[in-house]
This record gives sequence, structure tokens and C-alpha cells, in this order.
Amino acid sequence: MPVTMLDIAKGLNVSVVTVSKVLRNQGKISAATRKRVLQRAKELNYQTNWIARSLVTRRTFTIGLLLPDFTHPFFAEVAKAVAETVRPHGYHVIISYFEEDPELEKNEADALMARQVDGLIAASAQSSSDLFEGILARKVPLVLIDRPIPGVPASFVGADNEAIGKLATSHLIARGCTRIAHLRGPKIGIASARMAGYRHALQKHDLAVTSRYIVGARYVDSSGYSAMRKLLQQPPIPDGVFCYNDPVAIGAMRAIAEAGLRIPQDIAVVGAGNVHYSDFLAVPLTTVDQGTVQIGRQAAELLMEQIGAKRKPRIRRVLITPTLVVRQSSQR
Amino acid sequence: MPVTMLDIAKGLNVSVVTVSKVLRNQGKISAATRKRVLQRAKELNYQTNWIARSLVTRRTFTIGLLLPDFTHPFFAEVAKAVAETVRPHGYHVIISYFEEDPELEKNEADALMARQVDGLIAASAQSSSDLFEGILARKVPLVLIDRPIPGVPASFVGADNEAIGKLATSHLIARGCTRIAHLRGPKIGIASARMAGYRHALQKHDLAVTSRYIVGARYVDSSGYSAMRKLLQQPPIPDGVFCYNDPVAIGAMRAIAEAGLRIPQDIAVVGAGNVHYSDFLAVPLTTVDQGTVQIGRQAAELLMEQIGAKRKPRIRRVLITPTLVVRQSSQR
DNA sequence: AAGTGTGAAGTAAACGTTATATCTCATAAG
DNA sequence: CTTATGAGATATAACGTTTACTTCACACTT
Repeated sequence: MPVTMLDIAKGLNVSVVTVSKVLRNQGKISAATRKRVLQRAKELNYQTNWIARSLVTRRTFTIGLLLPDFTHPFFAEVAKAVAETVRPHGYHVIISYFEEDPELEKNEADALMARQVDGLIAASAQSSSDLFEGILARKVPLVLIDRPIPGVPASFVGADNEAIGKLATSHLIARGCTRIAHLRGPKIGIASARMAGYRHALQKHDLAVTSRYIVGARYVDSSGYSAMRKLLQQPPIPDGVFCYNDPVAIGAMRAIAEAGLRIPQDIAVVGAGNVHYSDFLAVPLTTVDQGTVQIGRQAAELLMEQIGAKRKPRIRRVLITPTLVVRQSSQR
Repeated sequence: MPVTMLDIAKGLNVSVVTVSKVLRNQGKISAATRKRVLQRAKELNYQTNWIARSLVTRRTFTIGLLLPDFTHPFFAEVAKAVAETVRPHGYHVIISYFEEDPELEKNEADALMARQVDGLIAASAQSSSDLFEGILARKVPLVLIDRPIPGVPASFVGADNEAIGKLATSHLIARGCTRIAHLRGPKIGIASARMAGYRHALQKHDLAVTSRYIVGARYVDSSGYSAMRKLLQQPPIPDGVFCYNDPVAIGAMRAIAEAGLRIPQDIAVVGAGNVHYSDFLAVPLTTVDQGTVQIGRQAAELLMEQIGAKRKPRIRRVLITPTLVVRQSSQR
């Protein structure tokens, strides 16, 4: 039913190949026939069938983006940056999410491969490198983001988590805090890098690292709330807190306010992530911006490079330098 | 280079068709050969080439999702709901966004068509119906969401904006407010429906509709801020405000707080949209949930139905009933 | 003994492009 | 007058599946 090149060719008494060439601006075609073809194509409202083209060219101009959850602002922004970066190259993005379920992730990855994506960007929850080894064995360009997977020989783009911890903690020190606590996150890699940054900053300024001041929390705010309550139970209470991420910081601030303490006078708070609502809070939150857009852009650029390249997917490891966004929660 | 059905067939001395049949569980195949094929497929790590399959079956099991911006929490949630709904049907989603630029939207829509998507869901910014008429002429199933386009004979799923306005305003009335203002939005269709709901609610309760109490605002919070300041300049100031959306409400609350007034005692505030951070604000915001997930799910279900159907894309118009989420900003 | 059914395969032709090689004809060169 | 040259076109064969039809052997009727 849809219009094909053959339909155009028939009426014009030319071959399909000629039509194809005209439509792609390739090969030698006389001005006359080019014009005729173009006109007829417009008349018939012809549209290239990319499926057919892809079958023979073996390129789909589609990349897969594998994310834990694209409702999360961080990943949503990454996704947008990726889409924006590849668009000028004629690429589209199929976004897949797997809700932190490694099994589902594997299925989705396979499905993307079956759809013959030209490349894959993934923020993975895999614990082993099997999945990606399989993908690389198929010679599909791959870039990991946010979460490195040990043993996968692919380029990686992510935040410099240690620098984030350092930056946040140094800032608290500069503001005169001396008893600085840390609400650490659950994810092994990322959370421990941020904590390492926190430790290094303290050591560099000759402040003691008190283990009582390091409390575990989950991603969410309720968890930050209870962690902070625990901290407030036994004196001396801290005068500064670096929180694993913004939601945790928000929960912590709620606990501090409920205890009748003031932010930042009694306790200064710094988060990480710079979620876009940090500005709307009761006390606007000082936070570390991890360069979300840059992560997406760089990953996409690396991938485009790999797709274009003949051979040699030279592996790179890019860490985005974080920036501090100072707001009221640390102004003292 | 990649493994094809032919590779499997050759080693086993069977035909490609047999392999194809086994892999799809179709036709009559002896248990013995089935087993042999399956095993060899696993050995070679075979993966279906969906491009080739799509070319002959004329189904890509891909749908297009055309959005203004999927960084916006509303659209992100819709996108997730759509993806979640179509996944069990074996479908994937290509998300395209156009930044409110109708020209870009048209390009993206064409690109999606060229990729032979089996259907399209769009929250469009088109002012005319041309684009979608072209799509429908190609017999591609289409469902519009959030923003109806006049003259497009396609199903639509969106929030019941008038009900939203009514619900919010009635709630303020029930809480004893008598001078209720409205910060209205810019989008003709949606904003005026919400305002109509506001008017109807007032009229129903025999309250006057004061034109001075209706102030225009844009989407963002800064706009809500300045609109609210305007309202506070001449007495009698309102004792309740229904805001077009949550960001506007957040801006308005900032203006109220700066003026030294208390929320909700002096002025109660209700927003709309139930963005997920409404709970973290200085004063948690009462808001109207517009049923984002339902919009995505229903739209996807309608689309799946259309794709499956033989003929007759019976046009439906679904308005999701909003629900009120009461928080502190209206507790009095 | 010939016909009928049926389970298990196979053959050939699509699907709509692009890649590769080839053909035609005119004009230029030797 | 033959031979290059090259522009402008064409024919044919992929690409990796699925679909529709055919073949074959064997068992079961009649």
C-alpha cells in the first residue's frame, strides 16, 4: 500500500536504482531526471523505508539507551542530552529501563541488539560482566555511564564521585564547620567514592574522621530523615553534614528542623545531584552539581566516534568535574 | 559476520525455513529437529534480526512517542507508563521531543514514520491538523495525549482540566475561603478549561467571579511569583489561590511568604500536577493529581487496540478524572 | 490397489532498499 | 577509423527473514 521507489520509477520509465540514487544524492544523474524523480516523489508523498534500507546498509541510525529508570531526573536529563547530541547525526534513541532488575536489563539489552541498534549506552545494574562481553563480542559499540562495571573493556563516562565528596566537605570546612558528618549511600562504587572524598578532605585539613559521624542511608528522603535523627541523639552533634544525595539531604533537613535546630546556623547541609527543585525548599539546598548534561553529551559523542570509526574502539574513561552550587543551607 | 538462520541451517542439513519455524514455534516440526535447531542456535548465540523480520512482516513492534520535552516530570511519567504498558506486547518505544517547535515536531514525526513505527502517541504543539492528517492517511494508528488538536480524527487521552479547576476551587471553598484568586496559565486550551472549572465552582457556590482576581502567569515559578505580588498589592487580598500548576504555586507561595503572610492561615494555596517534590516544600503543597500514569497507560492501551484491530479505528475521547491531594498549604 | 490424510520437511518468491558490475552512447583522442 | 573516456543510466544480486505453496513418505481407508 505505501508508496515505494518502484512506484516512482514505473511512471517515469526509469529504474529503481536511478530513483534510489537521486533520493540519496549519489552517483551521476542528469539534472533533468533528477528533477523529474524529485517531483514525482513529492507528488506521491514518498517516504524512505528505513527498514529496507537498514537491512542492506546494516545501519539503523538508532542507538539504545539502557537506564534503571528514566523518570528519575538525573537519567531523564542524561537521556535528553544523549538524544540531543545524536540527533544532528541522524540518530534516534530507543530508551529502555529495567527498574534495577539485572534480569530484565539483560532481556532489554538483547531486545535492543535484536533491533540492530548501531550502539548502546548503558547505566547498568549488572554485577557480572557477562552481558556486556556478549555485546562487545558482537562488535556493537558500547559506552557505560554513571556506573562502571569492572572487567568490561568499554569506555566509561561518569561523575567524579570522589571529587564530589571532596568538594562538598571542603566547602563545609571553609564555612567553619569542624564536626562534619556524612550520610552515605548504599551503592558500593559511587557511595564509597563519595565517602572517600569526604575522608580525604577531612584528613587534608587535619580533622579527625569519626566513625560515629558516618551513617548509612538509602536513596530516598525518609532514609535521610531517620539517619539524621540517629546522629542527633548523642552529643556532640555535628555542625555540618554532607549527604550522599539531595533526597537524603532533604530528609536530613526535615529531621534537623523538627529537632528545633536551625539550618545553617546550627548545622550546615550539603547535598549532591542538584535536582532542579533544590531551589524551592524551605531552606534552599547547597549541593554539588555532577554535570548531568555533560555525562550524556560526552557518552553520546564517544559512541558516535566509535560508530564512525573503522576499527580500534580505543577505551576512554571520562570523569566529569563537579561544580558547587551554593545556596542557603550552608551560608554561615 | 553476525550469525544468521542460514548458519544454523547449514551445519544441520536443514532448510532456513525449518529453522525459522522452530524459532517461532510455528508449523509442524518433529521434536528431534526442533531440539537440534534450538541447541545449535544456542551454541552459535543466534539472535533474531528484527530488521529483516520487520521488512517482511511489516511490523516493527516499535511505537513512536512524540513529546515536547521528556525532562518534564509530567511527560517523563507518561513516557514510562506508555513503555510499561506496551512492553508485555513486545513493543519498544522511540521517544522524540521537539521543544515546542512545531517545525521540529513535523520532522521528527516524519522520521518516526520512515522508521515504520507501528503507531504513534503524540502530545503535539501543531496549530493545524495537516501533519496528523498525513499520518492518518498512511493508516498509522495515532493517539493524541494531553493536548487535543482540533480537526484530527484520532483518539485522545488527557486530563479533565475543567474538573481539575472545579476540584481545586471547591476544596478552597470547603475550607472556608471566600475571596479566591486564580493564577491562570498561558496555554489556550488547557488553561482556559481549568479556569472554566474555577468559574463554575465559584458560581455554583454563589461566589462572585472577580476579574481582578484572575491573573495570567506562565509555566514557571518566577512567573507565579510576580503574578502573586501583583495580587497582593491592592486590598482586599484573596484568602485562597488556585494556581494553574505546581511551579506557579511554588512561586506564589514564595511571594506570600515574603509579604509576611502565613500559608494557609492568611492565604490557602492549591496547585495542580502533583509534581513529586510538592511534599518537600517549606509548606507542603495541596495539589490536584491529574492522573499522569493513567494518561500514559490508557493512551498506550488504545494504541495497542488499534494496532491489533483489523479495521475501524473507532475514535475515543478519554478524560482522566483528577484526584485531590491535600497537604498543609490548604489545611485550615 | 488406488485413493486420502497428514506430519515433516523443502522450494521459490516476496519485502523495499542499496551495492556492484555492466551496458550504451556520445564525444574526444590517437 | 579505431580506441579511450566518461557521463548517465540499467540489471542483477544481495540483505535475512517470512509466507505460500509444493513435495515426499508413510499410514490409514475403502
